[in-house]
Amino acid sequence: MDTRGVLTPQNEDFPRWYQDVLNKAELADNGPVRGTMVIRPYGYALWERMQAEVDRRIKQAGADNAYFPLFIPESYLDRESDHVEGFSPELAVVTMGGGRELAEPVVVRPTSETIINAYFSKWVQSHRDLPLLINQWANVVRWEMRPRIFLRTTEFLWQEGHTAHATRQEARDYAARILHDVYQDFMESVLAVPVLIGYKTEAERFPGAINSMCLEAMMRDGKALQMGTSHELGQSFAAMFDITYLDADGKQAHVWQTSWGVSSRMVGGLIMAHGDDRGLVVPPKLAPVQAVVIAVRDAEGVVEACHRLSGELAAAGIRARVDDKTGSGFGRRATDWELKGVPIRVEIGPRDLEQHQATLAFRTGGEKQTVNLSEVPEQVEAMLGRIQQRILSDATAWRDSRIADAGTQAEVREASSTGFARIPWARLGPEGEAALAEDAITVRCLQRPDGSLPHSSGEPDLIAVCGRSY
RNA sequence: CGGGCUGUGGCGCAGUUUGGUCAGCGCACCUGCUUUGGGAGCAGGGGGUCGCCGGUUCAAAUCCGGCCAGCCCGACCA
Repeated sequence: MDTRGVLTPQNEDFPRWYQDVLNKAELADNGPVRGTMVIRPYGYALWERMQAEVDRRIKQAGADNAYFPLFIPESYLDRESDHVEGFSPELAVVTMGGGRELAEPVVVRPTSETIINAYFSKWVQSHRDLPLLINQWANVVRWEMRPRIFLRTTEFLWQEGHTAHATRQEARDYAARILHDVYQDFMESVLAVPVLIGYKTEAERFPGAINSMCLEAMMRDGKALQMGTSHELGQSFAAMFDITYLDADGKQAHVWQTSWGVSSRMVGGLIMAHGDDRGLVVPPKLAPVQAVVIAVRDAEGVVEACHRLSGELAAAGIRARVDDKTGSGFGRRATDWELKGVPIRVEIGPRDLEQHQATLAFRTGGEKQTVNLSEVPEQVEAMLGRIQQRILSDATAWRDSRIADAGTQAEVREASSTGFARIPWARLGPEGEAALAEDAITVRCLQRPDGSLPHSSGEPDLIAVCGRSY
């Protein structure tokens, strides 16, 4: 009656474990069209929490939400050559509408640079209109060859920010600000996923960008997952879509732009960064349910006590929920909540009630402990804070133990079998990068030796962080 | 699109070599009773034109032909 066998162990078959978690924690199903997914209520609740936290930070960074159409004229994509080259193979194109062939096919957006910039050109006239800071939450479609739920699906959910600035410096600074203040802060303080930040190499750059910054996380199998990107687009879209303004000296100038996004892929990252053989581990700050109050058995007063306590937890600002489905055995329900990664279970049975106490059980670390009923809210609150910290520090220590310094390509290959390798970019170079690519090892990012974000990807003495990726 | 593999109740599979005795197992689901402090037990029950089309045969999940779909590895990717 232990929980072995509920999930395929990670070290036995990691992809299978991932699939098991998706099913058993009721996160998502495959959709009927290849590469699509049905996000189930609990999986969607995780996404909604991510959205709320990211959205708040985006607004603090000064960007406003707007919404642009799903359909884009095919000709828009053609305007930027790198961009069209990058996305053409994975476009979904609509040629019929209303039962008739369309005069011009429309594409389902794979990203919205083109249509948003078409409108930026109308909205930007003067330097007083700058900076223009727009974000949208949307679904996008990229016809992927090998889909995987949350990590790479044909349709996915994301936010995409698009901005226009007067100078290159201002655009670069804003892209970096989003990277740090929105994405890195969210991932580390809410998701408790430590990220490596840096620039993409030219080979890995976003189609149409002059520079791509990124955040890379390590999954429990040692592989990398790109959690988010922030791009400097330069002036190419401004030129193609004629986004010009009159500067203070009365001269026409093109704007400098950025775009940046994080997606429902982060749900997959969350699963694979923290999950263990008992299921998902959700850090308290993200958790849709931070504490579940479980009625152990339907004995006198137990269910009532659970609802009362849940109300007190909610009043203390804790996202709490009651499990009074005593028709199912206790073990079954405890395991189900564990699979869903709920940080704290507050168990109340007749024995507890007799003693005016509850039993606290923790998803990660620590023994069960009994707490006087009146002290449960403050205890839970304090523990949630500690759990949040420990999940991040554990993940960081674990990741760092799997990053090795390398001096040769052979050493990079060696280290990439279990984690990441760090090698001076000057030593590896684009030729070494291409050679590693044949073994599915890529440069995840270029960063300064101390791990900080360089001012550009051309800075000397950069370190290339290499690994296998999703 | 290249290479390998697989299609049998919701999920995972056995059965195909040697055609008949084959519509079967585990989990899940439904009903009842007993249970409930770490995935409960017993009893009963519902659900599948065996991917599709055609052929061979007295007889096809099983043999033959064609088609379709999916999975894994590669190129692509938030």
